[in-house]
Amino acid sequence: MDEQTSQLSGIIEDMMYDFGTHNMNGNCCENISHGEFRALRVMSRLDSCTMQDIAKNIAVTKSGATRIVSRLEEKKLVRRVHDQNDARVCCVQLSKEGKSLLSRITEESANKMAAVLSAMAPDMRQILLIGLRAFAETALNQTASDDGQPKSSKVSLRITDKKIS
Amino acid sequence: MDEQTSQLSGIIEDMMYDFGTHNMNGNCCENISHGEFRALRVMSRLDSCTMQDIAKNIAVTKSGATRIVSRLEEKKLVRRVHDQNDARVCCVQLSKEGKSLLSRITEESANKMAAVLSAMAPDMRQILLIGLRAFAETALNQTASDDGQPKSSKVSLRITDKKIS
DNA sequence: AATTATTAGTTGACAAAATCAACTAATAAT
DNA sequence: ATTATTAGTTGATTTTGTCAACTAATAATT
Repeated sequence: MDEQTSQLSGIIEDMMYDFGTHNMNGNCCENISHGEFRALRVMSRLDSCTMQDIAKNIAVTKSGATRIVSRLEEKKLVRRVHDQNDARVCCVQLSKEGKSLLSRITEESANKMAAVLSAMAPDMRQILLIGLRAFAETALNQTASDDGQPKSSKVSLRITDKKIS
Repeated sequence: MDEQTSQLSGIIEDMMYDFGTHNMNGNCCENISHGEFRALRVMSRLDSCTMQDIAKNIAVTKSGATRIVSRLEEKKLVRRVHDQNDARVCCVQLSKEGKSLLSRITEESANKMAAVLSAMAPDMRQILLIGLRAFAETALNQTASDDGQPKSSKVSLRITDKKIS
């Protein structure tokens, strides 16, 4: 890895730490647990989201996912919808309340980021935009050519209660 | 927020989701819990890290932090060191094993990112680097001018067991 | 200097969240 | 048709985190 690349990695990593929701500087209140929050975030990024998707993405067992979704459903933040094609699978969708809760929670870091961006010189912002678009596009091509994997995760891991291979 | 800025926000958010460790596509195994992982990450980013730092940054109570650190210490991943100046405070440091565990866990997404970067044209990478440096610098100035706040979090929140004001 | 208040961290008792193993129901394979 | 697999759920249990009360150290007040 050359110097340029490693500098870039470093900056990006810092940026993720400072603006990401991961470490949540105190957010995540409003009556949801950390696991529930992570599950909501997964749903907001997947067009269609099954129990297993949640389990995989937040690294809990599928029974864990069931329980998280049950709690979120009780709080009216999501709803279970049965899949048309396969009656076993259960699509979980954010409700209106769920969406607005999520945006309330992520609001602060989104604002912080917007503030930084608008403090930059427009030309520099344009440069950043060009660079990031190129990055995003390269990333997209790369995962696409990584053999038709669904979208992520070639990693085998404990998703299921009964270890998946 | 103008169009340019909102596009940038969108791209950055996607990037954080795809390359961040937050949602950990199945990582976080090797015998540590998700909370423990988050605590390790905080330590790796703070030069000096107290119990309260951990509590604040991962949004748990300070007793929660105590317990997480105790578990990590039993696993030999961190050690408690008493502060020289103030005997009450307890600095927590990553051990060698802790560092290597953490890098094992974050390895995959770091590699993924490095792969994308090296697949980009060098010129474009340079453009990205310039843009990101400008972004990082602006962010730094902004938080610096935000009044001499320690580094983050003006937000009041439940850090302590006995609600902090 | 002595007393009082505050702060950092810990602990016991308990609550919340996640796991494991066993289960149901639906689909796929033989 | 029968058997195997898959998606999700549930009961019993373990793990993780909270709350309130505590100790010990520092800071503030008189």
